[in-house]
Amino acid sequence: MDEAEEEPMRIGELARRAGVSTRALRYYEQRGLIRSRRSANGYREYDESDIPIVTEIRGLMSVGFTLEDARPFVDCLRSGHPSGGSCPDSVAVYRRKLAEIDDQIRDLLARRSEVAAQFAEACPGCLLRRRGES
Amino acid sequence: MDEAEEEPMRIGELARRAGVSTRALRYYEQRGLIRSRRSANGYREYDESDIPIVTEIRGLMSVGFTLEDARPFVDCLRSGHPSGGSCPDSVAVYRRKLAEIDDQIRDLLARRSEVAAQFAEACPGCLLRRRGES
DNA sequence: CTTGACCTTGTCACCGGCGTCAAGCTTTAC
DNA sequence: GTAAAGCTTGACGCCGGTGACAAGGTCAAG
Repeated sequence: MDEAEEEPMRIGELARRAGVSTRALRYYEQRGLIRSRRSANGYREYDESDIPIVTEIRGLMSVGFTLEDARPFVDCLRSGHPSGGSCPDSVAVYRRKLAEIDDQIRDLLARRSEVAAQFAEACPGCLLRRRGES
Repeated sequence: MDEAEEEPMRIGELARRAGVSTRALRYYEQRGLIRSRRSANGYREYDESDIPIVTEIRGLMSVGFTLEDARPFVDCLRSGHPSGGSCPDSVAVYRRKLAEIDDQIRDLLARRSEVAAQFAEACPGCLLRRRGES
């Protein structure tokens, strides 16, 4: 075996490697999503396994999940699963999020037609011949 | 003519009649959307014409407009138009809002499919047979 | 020793539309 | 007289996820 596993990763390196700010990492820790040991001088220390966790969080956030939504996924990863989304709690969140999104889409569609209706009423003719012209 | 137009409406009555809180009315005033005279004791005074203005604001907010969005409509009403939405600036806001909503819907649809894709990848089979059961 | 990069905690700011409490005035009703 | 209801301004809180700044400790290189 090569002996290359001793230098502990600190927050800056984790941030760089995971593509987030150090501020974000401290915030995630404060929210209980990630953990860290502390070295003698008080610096946070991480290991390689924290990278996929942070990556999972960001992947979820990029599609609109909140940090709370991400929590079960993190737990799932930490419990040894290769994928954060394969545990029951994560699946439940997926379903809930899909339902939420569907609700929001329905909301927007409803609002869209309300706005269009208000518009048409307030200004008859304004809404007509928009794209097609002629 | 009957002599019933002397008692000035104060904030509580306007709030009741327009169906909003007094807090909201003060906030709208602070944002410059509504105005008020002051009586000798410092109380705000309104007249009947303020009711449709507040109503317009609420109607717009109920379909997702911000207070800033509502401003041109208020100006339009105050300039004598029976409808707040018939002035050019209001029409522009209508169009912008419709475009915004369309963007948001597109966003949500895209996110929905991303979530579904992540879900399917993380947990193959989870997404299948949902409604139909059998 | 000094510089500079990196780390620490703590705090304010943001955005929108208020709710809510505080402390104090006026006016009305009893 | 006093209590209640209504009014005033001012200020904090909320929600989410940071960015940005302050004031300091740590450590390696020169």
